[in-house]
Amino acid sequence: MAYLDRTGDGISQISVAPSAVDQRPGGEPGRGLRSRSQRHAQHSIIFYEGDQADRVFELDDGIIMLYKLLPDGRRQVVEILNPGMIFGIAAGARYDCSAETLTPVRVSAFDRKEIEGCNTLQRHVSRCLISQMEKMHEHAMLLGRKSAMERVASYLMRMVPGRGGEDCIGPRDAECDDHDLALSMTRQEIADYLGLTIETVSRVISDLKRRGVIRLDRQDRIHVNRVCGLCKFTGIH
Amino acid sequence: MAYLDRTGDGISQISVAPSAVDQRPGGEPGRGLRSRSQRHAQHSIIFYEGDQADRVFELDDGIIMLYKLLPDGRRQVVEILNPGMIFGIAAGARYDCSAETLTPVRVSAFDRKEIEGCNTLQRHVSRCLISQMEKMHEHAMLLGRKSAMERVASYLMRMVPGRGGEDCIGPRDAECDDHDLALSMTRQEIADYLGLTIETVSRVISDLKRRGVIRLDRQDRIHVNRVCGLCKFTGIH
DNA sequence: CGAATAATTGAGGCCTATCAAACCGCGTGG
DNA sequence: CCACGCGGTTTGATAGGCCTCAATTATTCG
Repeated sequence: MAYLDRTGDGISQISVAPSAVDQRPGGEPGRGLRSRSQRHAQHSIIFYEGDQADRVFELDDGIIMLYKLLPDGRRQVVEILNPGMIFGIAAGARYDCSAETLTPVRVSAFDRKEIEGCNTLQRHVSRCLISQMEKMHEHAMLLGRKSAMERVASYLMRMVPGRGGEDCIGPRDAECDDHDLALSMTRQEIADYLGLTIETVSRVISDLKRRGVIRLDRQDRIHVNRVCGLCKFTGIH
Repeated sequence: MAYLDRTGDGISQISVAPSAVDQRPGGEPGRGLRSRSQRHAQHSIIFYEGDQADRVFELDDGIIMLYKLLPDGRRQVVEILNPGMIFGIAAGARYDCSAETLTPVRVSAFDRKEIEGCNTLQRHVSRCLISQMEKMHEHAMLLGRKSAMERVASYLMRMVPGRGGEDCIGPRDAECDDHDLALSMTRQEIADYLGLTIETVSRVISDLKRRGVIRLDRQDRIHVNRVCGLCKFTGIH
């Protein structure tokens, strides 16, 4: 678990510089605000924990993870962000975590000062933060109280749209309750998100495979044979 | 760990009804908004997970914990709130966690709809959420990656003002680096906050006592003999 | 003072981490 | 075409940290 090399690989460093930057006066949520649209390659770092937090980002397309590091290299992925979410908002002068792309992404970068002066955007930020806060609560429950099996099952269920929540009404088709999903995270990243080791994540996935709940088409493509069967393992029921 | 009885004890039920309610037209953060000032006794529940989320609260005085339950009774305390913090803001129609007082408290209750229409308050909500989100990130790191000893040490350090953070400059007096703190949480509550069991929390505290890092004046009053010595155990250094 | 509640301590077991090795997919180049 | 190497994944053996269950001690409060 050596994630300490901030300058180790050239690839990340290159992709830190956004590949496409165009000033644009408008935009959907930041109407009337200048925002720079940026593109970043997969596995590139947008900012590091401790960097000067002078910009706020909105994820337009792709997936991003936020993570924190301990001095000895232990890593915790604190958030997985989907399009529409805001990130890079800091309470103090510096970012409290690093942001790394899991896929190629498009983001809109806003000037921090401008955001603070815009009511429209403030409201948007609030809405995002509230939703993200609830996800964090859910994740704290996962990290603090769930078993390895429950964590992995919860993680997979998160990627089945409209299922596993409060309002889940079960499979719409009693016979066919399957779903196909793309992970877009390595085992190590999943482990660091779920507070486990890579070996444990792998073992749990193998176990689910053995039980016939899932099938692996590729390492990063999982086919859930029975969504309800998977949901049974989340600890929610 | 049976926390499932929502109607079990009469005491909580009685104290759900605030003991003092006064309509007031003004207030500090909610200028121009009606807010009800409420008082709640220690160990009373302000709202339950799943309740209709039609009100937003600001903690004026005292300490409150937010927690979530799993169907089998497992509990995770997701936040500990100090005065000035906002709580009860939901993304959907219902609260995602329960709010229980750890001490006698004073809170201001706002109508949810009113908050959404007020820019001043929106900004205040944003600021609070950002700060709370950073705390959640820190807590996710604790829950996912820290040992029992590191969790308890981090928990205790959190209550030593101005120490243990990025900007900690060490003890101001080289000789005398002690601090006195009040827990205001039972061992069970601490355990549910740190993702541990009550026995483990107790054992770690005994261990710190044996090492001479802390001293227990009472069960809920801890005297830290050497703050820097305690900080060594947090995993941050 | 004694009952009730909370905290501590002990013994044992389980779940997950750790260490190590084998495996797999995939691009490279002989 | 296939050996080769590389990164990521899987599997195995073992150990250890924390949980569980149980008993004891301390604290609170009528």
